[in-house]
Amino acid sequence: MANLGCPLKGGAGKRTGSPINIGGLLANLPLFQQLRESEIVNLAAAAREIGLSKGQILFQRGTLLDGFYVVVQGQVKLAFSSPQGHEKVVAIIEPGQSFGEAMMFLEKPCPVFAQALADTHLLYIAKRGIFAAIDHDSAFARRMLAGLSIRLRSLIHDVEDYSLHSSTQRVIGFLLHLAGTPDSGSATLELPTSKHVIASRLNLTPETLSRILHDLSESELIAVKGRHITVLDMARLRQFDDLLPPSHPLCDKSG
Amino acid sequence: MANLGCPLKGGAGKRTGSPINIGGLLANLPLFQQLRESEIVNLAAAAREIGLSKGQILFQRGTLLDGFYVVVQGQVKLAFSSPQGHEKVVAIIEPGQSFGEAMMFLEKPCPVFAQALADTHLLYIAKRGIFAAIDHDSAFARRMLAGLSIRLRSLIHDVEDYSLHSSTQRVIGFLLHLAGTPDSGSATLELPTSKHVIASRLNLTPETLSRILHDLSESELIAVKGRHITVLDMARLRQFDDLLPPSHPLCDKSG
DNA sequence: CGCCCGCTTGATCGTCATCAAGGGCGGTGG
DNA sequence: CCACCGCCCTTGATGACGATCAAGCGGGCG
Repeated sequence: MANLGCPLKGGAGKRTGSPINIGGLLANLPLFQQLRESEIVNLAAAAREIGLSKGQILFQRGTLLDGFYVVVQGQVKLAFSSPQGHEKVVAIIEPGQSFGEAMMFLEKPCPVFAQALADTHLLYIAKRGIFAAIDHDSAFARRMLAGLSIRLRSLIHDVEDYSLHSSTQRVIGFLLHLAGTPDSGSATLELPTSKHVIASRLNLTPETLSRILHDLSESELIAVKGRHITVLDMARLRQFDDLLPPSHPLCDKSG
Repeated sequence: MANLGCPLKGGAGKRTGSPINIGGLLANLPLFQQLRESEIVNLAAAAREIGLSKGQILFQRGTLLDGFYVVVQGQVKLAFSSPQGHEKVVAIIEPGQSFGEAMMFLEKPCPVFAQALADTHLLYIAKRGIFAAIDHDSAFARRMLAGLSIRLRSLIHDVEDYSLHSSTQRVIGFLLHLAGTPDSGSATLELPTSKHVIASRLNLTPETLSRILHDLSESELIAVKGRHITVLDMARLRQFDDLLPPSHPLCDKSG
């Protein structure tokens, strides 16, 4: 994976300024890290740059995707909205992450819409580029399969969360996730976006999230200061989680 | 896809009796329908037959899967269970459908357990067979990707359902799904398994499901007789669904 | 300075789970 | 053929969790 510093100034970027090095960006993404240079070049030829300003919609629900997206900078949310104008955030996509692959392969209308949560810089990679890479390199196909599998697993995790855990448990799980590795002691973290988006991601109203954070503070499990949260004792928070009553004790019995 | 009637009496079946034609079964599955005969033979070599009696556990949560499963006959449920012994059914797998691919590719512990809902007959296909097929045939890789994408879409649909729809709406959606194509008029259907499993699949308690079916009956939208349900008027049921209040109107606003 | 927006706090209400009995149907045995 | 039992499902009464409605607070920015 030698120097891709060459001025691969790819497709039709909408934006002024930096003729960004698409090949270089691609080569750094987890999915593409093991591709040969020539393959990166091909991929770059199928890619283009997209700039989005905060609040801008990338695509609506129902769109047919002929490629997928990688976030380079900024943040994108995927969500669906009910006819009544309410909405539910499914995922918050951070730099280095991608989305839309599944709907690209399926060639079915996308069930969610995508909106920039901040000024954002994306790569769009057309289907043909990916199909070519799959044809050339079966290891790439496997990595793509593994990538989709990861998504699937995380959606299953969400379903488990919504089904089996109370709102407080979901919030704690989210905090522990953001706090990452530290297994004990304290950890400081910053919420990746506004609280009402987080709330929706966790299937809560902003009011409920606020109350839960308040309660956790009162119990001296965390300290909240705006978007900055300190988990005072990772171990204690985890065990508090376990002690909580389950939310939806569905019926038991075997089939 | 000529005669695979040859006695491909595959791997170590646990069961007595019929040396079932694994190649023939594989060739009929959606995923494998376009493979060449020689490829089917290779796949069959990586496959074996598994018999399960009603209630038997196929694998527990946390298992590492080194292959995936195809239901030939019977029914399998995938579910997770909380420490308190409650459980939530994620999927009900019918003949011709497969499961476990994602966890096979990921090589991570499976987040759900699998249990037979009836006496069941499965094929197990080892990872090496699939990897070989991917290496030989990039079209197969694409089909595998499309297969995972379908799963992903249906999980997203579930998340939408749980987040945005009331319990009555979920039940109606389920009934409309089972009823299938008829866009208007009436349709009769049979629940694929016991009501308490259905309830769990829909994230309800059996009591709630019972009450909802009762109410829909009283409104003369459906008629229930044991596992047999008649949708009296597809169009009316659909529109009733639309008129219902949304369940969890989460907050709005854009980011 | 004052407005707007994101967040918090309080009061109330609805949906759905829980707990507790009561039917109905099929199977088994007398 | 009928009696008994178990299992699944239903029905009723109650309660809790979290949504809704409605103010109030604070901080950033024009």
